[in-house]
Amino acid sequence: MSQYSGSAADAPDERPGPKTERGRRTLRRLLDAAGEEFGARGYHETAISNITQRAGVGLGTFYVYFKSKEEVFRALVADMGAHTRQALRESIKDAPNRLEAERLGIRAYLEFVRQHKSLYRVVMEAQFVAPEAYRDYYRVFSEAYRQQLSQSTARGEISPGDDEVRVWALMGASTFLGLKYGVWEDAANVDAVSEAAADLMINGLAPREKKDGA
Amino acid sequence: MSQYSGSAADAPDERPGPKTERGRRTLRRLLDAAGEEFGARGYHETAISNITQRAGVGLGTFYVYFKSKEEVFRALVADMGAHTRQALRESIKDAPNRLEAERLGIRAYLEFVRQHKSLYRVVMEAQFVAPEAYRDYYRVFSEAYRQQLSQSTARGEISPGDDEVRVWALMGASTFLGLKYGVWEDAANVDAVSEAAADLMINGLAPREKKDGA
Amino acid sequence: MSQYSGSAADAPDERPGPKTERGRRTLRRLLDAAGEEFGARGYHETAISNITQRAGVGLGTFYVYFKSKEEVFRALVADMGAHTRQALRESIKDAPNRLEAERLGIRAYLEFVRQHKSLYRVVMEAQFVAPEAYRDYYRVFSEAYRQQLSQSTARGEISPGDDEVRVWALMGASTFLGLKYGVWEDAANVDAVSEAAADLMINGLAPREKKDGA
Amino acid sequence: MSQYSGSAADAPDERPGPKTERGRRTLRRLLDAAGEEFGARGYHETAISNITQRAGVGLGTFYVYFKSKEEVFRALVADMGAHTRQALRESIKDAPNRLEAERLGIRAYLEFVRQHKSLYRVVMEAQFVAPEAYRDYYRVFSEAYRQQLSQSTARGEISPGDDEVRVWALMGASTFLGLKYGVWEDAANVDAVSEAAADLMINGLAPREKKDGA
DNA sequence: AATGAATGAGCATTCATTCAT
DNA sequence: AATGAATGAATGCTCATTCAT
Repeated sequence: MSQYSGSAADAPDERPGPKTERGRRTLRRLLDAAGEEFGARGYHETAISNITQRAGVGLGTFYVYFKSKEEVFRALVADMGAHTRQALRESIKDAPNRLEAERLGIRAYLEFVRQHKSLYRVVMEAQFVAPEAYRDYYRVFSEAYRQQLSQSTARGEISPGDDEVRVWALMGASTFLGLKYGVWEDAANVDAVSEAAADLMINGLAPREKKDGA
Repeated sequence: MSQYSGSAADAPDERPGPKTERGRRTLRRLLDAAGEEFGARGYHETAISNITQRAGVGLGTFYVYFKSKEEVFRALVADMGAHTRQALRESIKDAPNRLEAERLGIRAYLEFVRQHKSLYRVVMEAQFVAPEAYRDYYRVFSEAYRQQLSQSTARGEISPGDDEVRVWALMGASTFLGLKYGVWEDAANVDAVSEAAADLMINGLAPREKKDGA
Repeated sequence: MSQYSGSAADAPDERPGPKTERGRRTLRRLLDAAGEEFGARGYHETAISNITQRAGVGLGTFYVYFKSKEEVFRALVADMGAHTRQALRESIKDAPNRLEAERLGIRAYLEFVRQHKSLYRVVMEAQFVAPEAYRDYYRVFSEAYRQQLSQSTARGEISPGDDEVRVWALMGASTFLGLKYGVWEDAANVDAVSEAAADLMINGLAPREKKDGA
Repeated sequence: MSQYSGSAADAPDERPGPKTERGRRTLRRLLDAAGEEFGARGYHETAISNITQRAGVGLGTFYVYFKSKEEVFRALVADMGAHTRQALRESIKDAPNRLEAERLGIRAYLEFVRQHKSLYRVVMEAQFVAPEAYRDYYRVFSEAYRQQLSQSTARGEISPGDDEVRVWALMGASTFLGLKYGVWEDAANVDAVSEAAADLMINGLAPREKKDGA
């Protein structure tokens, strides 16, 4: 569940990491506890002692694994980024074309947000707590996204356009939908929402000619 | 520049408000200073004394006008909401149709954000400092937006779709573009960006038939 | 209701006092409001603005009549002293002898406390807010009391003893009974309580010979 | 010197208490310092920093041991209550009868007050700072006292009467004597004072028949 | 590796008092 | 006489971080 646990990390990890199994377990518990506390109460309302208590370890133990409060926070954001990308990559890997990939992507994204509400909140708060981490999150994301868009454009799968702008617009749309239907409302109808969203992203608002179908 | 100054307020104001001209001036200075400080340093990094010093008044004076730190913050968010809506309303009032309105709207929005970077930051941080204020901001916004969309749909100006979802997707897109091109980058090319964005929103990603023009 | 209004003042009043009728009314309202607020919330929990609001005057007006918060407080205590003495003097003026005077006195005292709960609290708090005022209150009181006791002793109406000590013991007893049965419990049975108290003060705890009556 | 140190506590203590010896020492120092500061300057004039400085610990340390300023205060009052009761219990444990117990009790009380001036002030101020603690102090006290009186009455050692009223009258007398001769004047003649007081309590003011001695 | 006692910088908030009008 | 805007000193309390054990 964390880059420290090694599963889905993209970025290199400077810290040597715990040597013993006990240490690894403590680290994981701290990370999980931090995610839950930050997600539930927000960064500033969360005290280190909240985290250590939830993790069931002594206060001082926190500083054995992290240099500061901000550090766990950043670790969490980076971790979340890696997982999000991973989830999206998987979701679209069988898509026959870009438009279909968009459809699958937005759907997978909403699903993912719903399943990681807490951490999602953490990512959004990063904007104010660790701005670089936030920008990194979206920068890495947007770069991959953009590349896909460019390739698709080249292939003629999508209309030409300013991919940088489009990527950010699309990320914004997904983010807000994730916020509203994933975090705030926990909508049961993820399918309908993602369908409507995909339709907008793919076809736009403009009225369509009725002659030859959608 | 504030609902206290009466210009663009939508919501009624409970506070009786200063009776003297001097009082009104002090209030305005505090509000402006608060907006600048919160915008520049963020809510938690801003001390009340930062605000009062910038406003050039004594520390205690702050509490003559506001009950708490959060209260100014909320006032600022509400104020920003009123102004944003006002600006958008004006920007599209001469639009011949909805698609054109979208084009004008996104453009005006980016422009507005660029001119109110500080307060824009405040709005975004509201998500974590005063969540209700944040939700209110977008709720009020989305309701008006949705109504317009529905009317346009009825008139056949835009394709039918789930307007609630579309509204949030569009707000998200604008918000992110505002963040990237208004706050982070301060792009000189607002025109190009809004053109590209409007194109996406209007026509979507799908490739278009070349025969009869875009 | 106050020495400022001239009724029962023992001590000379340095302040010239308001010249106009309007001024006298304002002063009285402030004094009454102060007594009620101090009595109800205690000195430290009472803000000058509480007093002026209750009095229905502007904040600044307070300082037209009093030099400081402590000053009103002291005025209230002195006032209460004068009234208490006055009430007790009246209550025993027809007593045929000292023992009867004690009986009447304790009864009148309890009655008085019940009717001036608020101001009674003020007197007790004076111990910590204006110690000299408190000591004065009891000093003046004890001097008069002691004199009466001495005269009675000389007349053989009461047994000889250390009058200073007896006076303070008796004042303490009355004070506690006033606190418990006047302030805390607002007993309906003032009669029974004062009878029992008087009995203790007059006859003591020692068992009495049954042969010739009480 | 404190319920925390376990010596004379009547009431159970919710706080887990320090685990280490160092912790116990720090707690004791804080409690002692608080007693001295509150006693000398009064609750409202005492800042937490006064206490920690006197205790020789950092400001934050205070909050490791107490949740608030009021909490130490209450702990002090409860502590004082336990000690007072303890002292009185001891003082009368060899009394042959109630009247003698009263004599010994008032004497021990004055002595005790003289030796704990500071804490005695704290108790009295509790009336305004922590009213429940104050009432508890006297409630617990009065219950034990009353029981003794009732038993003595049953045994015919004292005259019958309303014990509730008598208990409060006697506590009041002692309290005032403690205030005057223990706190204010620090009388050297504790013996004479307590003798005179005991005489009043036992025999009352009424003149006595000369025939068979006092 | 784990801990919890200790610390002090930092900050929001209160409120008595002043004073120009 | 009356007012209310302005002030800033004062203080309780929080919490990230350190460190001896």
